[in-house]
Order: sequence, then structure tokens, then C-alpha cells
Amino acid sequence: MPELPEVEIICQGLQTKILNTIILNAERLNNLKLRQAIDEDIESKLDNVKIINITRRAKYIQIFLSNNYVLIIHLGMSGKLLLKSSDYITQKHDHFAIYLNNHELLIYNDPRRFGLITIAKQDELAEFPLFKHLGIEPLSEEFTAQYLAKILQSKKQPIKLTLMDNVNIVGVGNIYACESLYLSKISPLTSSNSISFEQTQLLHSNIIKVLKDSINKGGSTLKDYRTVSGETGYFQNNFYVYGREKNNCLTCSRNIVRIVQAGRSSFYCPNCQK
DNA sequence: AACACGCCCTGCGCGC
DNA sequence: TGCGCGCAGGGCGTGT
Repeated sequence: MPELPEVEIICQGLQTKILNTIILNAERLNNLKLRQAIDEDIESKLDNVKIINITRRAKYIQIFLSNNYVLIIHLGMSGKLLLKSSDYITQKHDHFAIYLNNHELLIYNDPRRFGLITIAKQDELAEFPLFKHLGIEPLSEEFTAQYLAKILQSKKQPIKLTLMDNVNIVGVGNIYACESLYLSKISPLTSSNSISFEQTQLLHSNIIKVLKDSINKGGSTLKDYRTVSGETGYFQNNFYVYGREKNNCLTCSRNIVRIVQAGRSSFYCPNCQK
């Protein structure tokens, strides 16, 4: 599934392609439940409204509408948002269609159905239950080494779990947590509160670097991720550790190891990362 | 409070 | 060829 860079690219694509278009209407294509059921009355709020802005919060896409609502989309592990021409024939796992006045339609497709589609009033966004607990954006000015140090010092759980917990920092998923720890020479097993301030500064800059590098390469495509135009990303070719179990560490040539933390794979070099 | 674990789903690649 | 298993960019609810 998309992490922060992939969602960012999708938002940028939507900005380019559908900003200022008008949603003629929208419809659910089945009655399957996503992470949560699609709101009963969502179609009535997507009837002849203009798209006035598109932004990202954590891994959520926010499509602001002229009727003071905001359409909120999360892609879960396997979700895709694809722009199609008006003769498009609906495919398996297409769950939602938005018809636009530029003769295109925006299709939400999600095989695993871990994503969600919902709608909220713009002035209630800050209090929206899905967003209320979210931490700070790693690409914002709020994310400083001091902030990261404060978070790390307050936890003794393994650092990788702290990086991936959206209460602390949003948008850093499994790939970018592994990659930023590798670049910082920190083991994913290290207790959060045993990281020195020097290491924290390094980690802070590497989190930002990895996310920005990935955005510049169009994100990472493992399987499902596509831009709104259906293109893959390229950052997967630049992974140091993610998915490279038993391959050589690009620094010391020893084997990259895969372990499981909180039910998720962590990849790291036990020699380089302490 | 903090953490471990399991579940929500489908599809794919692997070993037998 | 076919079946079962494990695994996948996330996030949440439950139990200890």
C-alpha cells in the first residue's frame, strides 16, 4: 500500500488532472464493506459540486468540495485511485466511481478493502474521529529533531514501532521506517529511549531525506501502487534493505536480515545497524 | 499506560 | 497441476 510519498504523488496527480472540475455525480459500485462502510448518504453530497482543493493528511487524501464538504479517501494496503475515460468498463474490486464534467471518471479500486471512503464537513475536519489522534507531518516545519527526541525519550518500545505509530509521526510506513533506520545505522530493535541526540538528529534528517527522495522518484511500486494515470513509481529500485532479505548489504556486503516486529517484517543489516 | 497479538481481506508466489 | 501456507505500502480493537 502507499505510504506518505505514494499518497503525496497521487494528490499531486489529482491536483493536475481534476482540480476545478465538477463532480456530476458519484456512485458505489457494490455493497462490500471497506475498512468501514461507505456513508449511506455520500452520493447526495457528491451531486454537482466543484473540486476546489486536494490535499494530504497522513495517508488520507482530502478532496475539498464547493459545498463545504471534504471527501476523504484512504487506500489501505491495496487501494488505487485511477482516472479513466468515460467508456471505462468497471472491473473487479472497483468500489466507487466519481463522474466528472471533463468526461473522465475517478475510480476507487481496492482488492483487499483495507481502505476507506468517507465525507466530512470542512469546518469539522480537525475534530474528525479519523484525524483527531494523528501526530505531526514529517515534511512539515513542526517535525524537528527536538520533537523527535522528545517522542523517543518517552518510549522504550523498539524504535521502529515508534516511527510507525501515527500518534507520533504520520505517514512513515514499513518501507520508509526500515530505510531511514538503515541510513541512520540504527537497529529497528533499539529501544526508542536509548537513542542519543546525535543519532536522533541523523534519523530526523534521514526520515525527511527518504520521504523526499521517494517523492522525487514517483514513489515505490511493489505491486498495487499506481499514480492516477496508472504509472508505477521507481523508488523501489533504490531500497537499501526493504525486501532485500539474504541479499548483500550495500555498505558491508553481509546479508540483510528479516525479522518480525509487531507482526510486520523489518529488514536491516545487523552489522551496520546497532 | 504500554505493549503484544490478531483481525479485517484478496491475490500471489512458493514448496511439496 | 493443484493445494496449502505465508506474505503483502495499514490500522484498529482487544486482552494482559
